[in-house]
Amino acid sequence: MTRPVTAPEPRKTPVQRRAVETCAAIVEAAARILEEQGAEAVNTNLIADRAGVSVGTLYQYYPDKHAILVALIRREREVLLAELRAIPHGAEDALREMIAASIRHQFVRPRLASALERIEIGFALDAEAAEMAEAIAGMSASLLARQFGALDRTDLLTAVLIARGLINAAGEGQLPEVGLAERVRNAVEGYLRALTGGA
Amino acid sequence: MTRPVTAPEPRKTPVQRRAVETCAAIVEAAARILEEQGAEAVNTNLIADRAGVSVGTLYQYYPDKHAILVALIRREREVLLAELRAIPHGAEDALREMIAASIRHQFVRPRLASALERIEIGFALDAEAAEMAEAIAGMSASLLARQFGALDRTDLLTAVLIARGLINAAGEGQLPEVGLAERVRNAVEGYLRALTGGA
DNA sequence: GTCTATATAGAGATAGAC
DNA sequence: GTCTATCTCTATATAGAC
Repeated sequence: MTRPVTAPEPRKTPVQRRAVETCAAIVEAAARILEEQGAEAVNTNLIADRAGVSVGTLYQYYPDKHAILVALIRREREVLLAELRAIPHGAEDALREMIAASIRHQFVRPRLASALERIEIGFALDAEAAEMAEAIAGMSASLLARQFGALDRTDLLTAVLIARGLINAAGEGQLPEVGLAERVRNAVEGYLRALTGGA
Repeated sequence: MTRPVTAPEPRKTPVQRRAVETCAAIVEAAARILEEQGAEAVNTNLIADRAGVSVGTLYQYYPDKHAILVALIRREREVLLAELRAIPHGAEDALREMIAASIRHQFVRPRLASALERIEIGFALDAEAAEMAEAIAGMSASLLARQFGALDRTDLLTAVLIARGLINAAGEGQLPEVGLAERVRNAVEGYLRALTGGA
């Protein structure tokens, strides 16, 4: 199920500006293929082509396809994580802001977000990417905890899963984007209130 | 993204008992590979091998790999649909039974259920399979409607998505199976109550 | 440092023997 | 009706030229 762990880092850590751009172009090409044609269409030849480089060059920077996708996952997570970190931790309505940030992130490139979500499952992430996933979940949970008081770990996780599930479904067109934030909020608050016996 | 629509029916509709068994063996082999090695490992040579037939024979009954997976999806859906249909439509606590049936179904072969869920997305189903998906969603929604009164279509769908999402997450080991039914129930009821202004 | 060309391997699918 | 052998295609990854 899980693939052998290869070093997913760029082979050369690109220091020169030109090289950094090349790496970025490669990752972005992968992103575009993913959102335009789906996961099955992603292959190294096509990535190189769309990135405007040759396969040879691509393999100078990434040891294999997997590494490129991990880099992409990391790139996307970084954005969301930064947005979540920007939410004042003691904010009055942190939940609302958290939901808003997640929705915003999802809808910038909904097909990409959905595709990555699916890809990630059963995918060996490198240490750094895994850490970021952890950070995002932990951040969400701690924001929730602050607003709703001491809650069981699993209950917090459940709330996060509910939110993520609905936002993702919306990103895939299963739910309307209109009213989504309120819908998610209702779902999360509804669950947490049901827990604390809100008959 | 979506693949060209091929006829996913068995080439020969198998009438003889032996042929029916062969078809079943092929589909079951695909199921096992899926749960043991993941979607990427599924290929027709391996399926044939595990089914104890040759590729040639496999292609006698299915036009391509896609058709086998659709048959598998159909096989699994049929089971769930039958269970949902067995719930007395005016039952006192239809929601509880619906959740129980879904959880039971998920945990018979959790890895398989998860893998299929992921596969289905962006997968061209044949008419019959699509109908069954529709039937399952419709059935769930109508059971909910009966218990919670007239609700917006989208709200019903949201409730179904919440339930499915949590059950799936549990199937993937993200949530404990213990207490899952109550957790799902809380989530669904919490959302629906939040809607109707449960402060 | 980037390209072209290609070796290698694996998967899908078929032909033709039995 | 089933098998073996194989054709073809596509993808990964590398070698070697420039």
